[in-house]
Amino acid sequence: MPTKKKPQATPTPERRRELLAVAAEVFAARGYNATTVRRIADEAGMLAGSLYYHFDSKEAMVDEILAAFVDELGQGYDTVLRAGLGPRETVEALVAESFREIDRHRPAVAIYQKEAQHLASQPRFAYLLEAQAKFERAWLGALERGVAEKAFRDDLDTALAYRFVRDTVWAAASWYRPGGPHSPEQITRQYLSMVLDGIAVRAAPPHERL
Amino acid sequence: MPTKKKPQATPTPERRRELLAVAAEVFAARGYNATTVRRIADEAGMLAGSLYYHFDSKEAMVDEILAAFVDELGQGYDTVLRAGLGPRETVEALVAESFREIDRHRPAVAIYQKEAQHLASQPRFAYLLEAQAKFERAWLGALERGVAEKAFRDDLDTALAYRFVRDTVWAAASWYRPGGPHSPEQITRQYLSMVLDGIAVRAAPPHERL
Amino acid sequence: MPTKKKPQATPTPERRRELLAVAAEVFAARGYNATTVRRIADEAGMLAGSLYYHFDSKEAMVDEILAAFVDELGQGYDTVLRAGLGPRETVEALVAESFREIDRHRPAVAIYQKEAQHLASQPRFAYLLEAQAKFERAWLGALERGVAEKAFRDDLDTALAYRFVRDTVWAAASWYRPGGPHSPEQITRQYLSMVLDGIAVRAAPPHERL
Amino acid sequence: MPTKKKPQATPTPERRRELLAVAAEVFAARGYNATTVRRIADEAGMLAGSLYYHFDSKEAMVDEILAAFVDELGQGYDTVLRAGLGPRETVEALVAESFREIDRHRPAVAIYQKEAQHLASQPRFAYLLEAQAKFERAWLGALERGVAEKAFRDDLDTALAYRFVRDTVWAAASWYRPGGPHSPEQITRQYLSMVLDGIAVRAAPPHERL
DNA sequence: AATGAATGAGCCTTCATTCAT
DNA sequence: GATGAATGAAGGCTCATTCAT
Repeated sequence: MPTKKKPQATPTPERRRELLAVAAEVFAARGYNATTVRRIADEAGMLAGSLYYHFDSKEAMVDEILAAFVDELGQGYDTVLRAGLGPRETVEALVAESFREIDRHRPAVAIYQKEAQHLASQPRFAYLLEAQAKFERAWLGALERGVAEKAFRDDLDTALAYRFVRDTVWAAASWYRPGGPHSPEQITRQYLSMVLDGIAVRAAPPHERL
Repeated sequence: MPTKKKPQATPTPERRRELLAVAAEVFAARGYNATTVRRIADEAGMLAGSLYYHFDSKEAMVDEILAAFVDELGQGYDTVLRAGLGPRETVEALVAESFREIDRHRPAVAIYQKEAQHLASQPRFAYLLEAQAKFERAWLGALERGVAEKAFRDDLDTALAYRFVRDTVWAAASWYRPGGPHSPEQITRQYLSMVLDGIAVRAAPPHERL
Repeated sequence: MPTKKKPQATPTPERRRELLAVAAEVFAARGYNATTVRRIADEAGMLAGSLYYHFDSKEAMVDEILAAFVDELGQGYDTVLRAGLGPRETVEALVAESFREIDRHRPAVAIYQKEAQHLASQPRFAYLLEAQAKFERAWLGALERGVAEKAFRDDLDTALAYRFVRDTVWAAASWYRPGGPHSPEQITRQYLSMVLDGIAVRAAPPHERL
Repeated sequence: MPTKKKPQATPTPERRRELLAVAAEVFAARGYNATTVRRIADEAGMLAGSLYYHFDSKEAMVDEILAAFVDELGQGYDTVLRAGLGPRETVEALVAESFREIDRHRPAVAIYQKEAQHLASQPRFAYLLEAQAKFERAWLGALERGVAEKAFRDDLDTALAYRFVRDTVWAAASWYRPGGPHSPEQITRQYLSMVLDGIAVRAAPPHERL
């Protein structure tokens, strides 16, 4: 066990991460606007002004939180899309990836869901719009391909279906508690069995699938 | 001091309703906290202070908006539940009622969805908690009865299903535009065909139903 | 004596002017940066926040103060230049006009002299640069014409002379007190007799002039 | 505890002088109040806190800068006054000494001119008042003696003349650039030819003098 | 000598609210 | 019913300063 780290003196990037975690939790719980910088500082055991040694502004904090989430999710989706799966499997993978993200970065997801819309109007958060478009393409593409390839019902309104799926998935960030009664995998399975078996063209009774 | 009966174009309760409509629209668009009393007044063509002739406080405004919505929805659900329908038909009717409510009182619904949680912690808004509990009983009851009566799959996690349904339905208030491409009935039909045919025990291919 | 004015209720533009006068006095005495909004409010008998009913920001206050001064001085100089005077008389008139301005708007002039330079770097105060350039043209033009027309010595470094004159004139705003021992006219006379009789080509002993 | 005599590239008093030079430059450019300790540190290539190893406070820095200037100038003036010159030559020598000081310690002079007034109200800077009084005595003495001895015009308002001279001379610190188009000697000559030939009693045309 | 991190006071500004008219 | 003006409590942020390492 090499003792390279001086005890007590937490290195800079480490501290930032800790503080961001605290901030994310508070933002998620009370909303961005309703969260005071003082509250974050309290929770972190310091004074409000001290936060400004680490971050430029309150805005910079959400920015960093959201950017990290959006990046990671974008990469997750990319990996799914590059896997060359069929439409049904793609949807399954996207759902699984999403719930996994919620499991690991719940506060960030909750913030994203609540605040993205009105933050996106500021130039600084323009990347949120790009991300939203990208996510939409991922889902919509899978749904439309599914219809074309007869994996999904041909009377499916894909635009509407996309919205329903998106809303349900992200809303889960509001009630999901890591270590609670449902694991991400369980949620994924239940969710897919609900949604997919309503979407999928099928011949046999649905509970023989999956 | 002259006649009291000056013929006024807008008698008091009328004006209140107008102002509340304006306020609801602004609250829905920008969020309760982010909405300034001045903004509402601007939109209504008056000065901020003048609003206090009509309402006790900003809080009183959301209160009135939310209470009206919650009352109306509660009555709608009651009507559905008293109709003595089967579980599947009950779910259908609850969904239809919900989307109808969104169609008629979109801003109120949007406010409810975004703000209910954190407002509910204040005593003044305790009725929101009761309402939430009531709505949950309505949905959960229908779902559980459906499982018991074999209308819905027996491996259904009703608690999870309830959350998914609730979230999707209310989230629609964020993107639904009255007079837009989808009528409430269309949305209801599509939504039910998605969700129900995934929930319902069925023997025949799903597109022969509904 | 017509009683159109309701007693007590000072009309809006009046109040602005009063408050600006107070602000100008404080800015001049302590410097723009060192002046707190609270101090201005104190001096005006109100709370800091109340100032924002009348003005957008502290910056907006100096802006209004400086813009008014710069406009008025610009017009004064224009009037002088349009009068078609000889170079010596032009210089005399510019000096007289400047000291008159100091007499009437001493705080504004003092602020201009102390703060113009660093405020001018902000886009909002770009007009200060234009004004400076305009004033320079007025003085430099008169000096150069004076040299060309042999009213001023031909070994005069006009660029240097301009700076000396400008600095002395405006610096007077720092020590001049209206109602003090020197009237603006006295100051003008003394100043001109000092500066001009050093600049002017002359044959007879200088104390026979002016 | 090892040897005290580590050969250091920059011994303490040297480093202080360097840092003070940096500080003076920044104070002169942006004003004392507007200058942050961090800015000085940046310019010096260190962190804000590190400055406190060398100096007690930001105030201590200006103090040291101003005290040095005031001392040096005081000595310069003393030397001039002890030389036993006539009033005109004394004025010439004071001007020359002043511009020389500006050439060598421009930032300090600029700070003195801009900040002395409001700093002087603090006990710590009381010596600035003494210095001002001393400088005034030097100039005023020379001017009055000149009037008495008929070297200067008898209608001269010496109090006013003193202010004009003082203001112009120090204001030069704002625009003078060492190594620029004008040498201190040139400026001195031009300035004296402007001012003196307006002040001096003379019989012959002024451009035959000096 | 210098760094990293934090403090605490104070600043500009916003905003819900009040109230005399 | 509405206006104009003001209040007072925060809120985000800056900055000189401190101190252990």
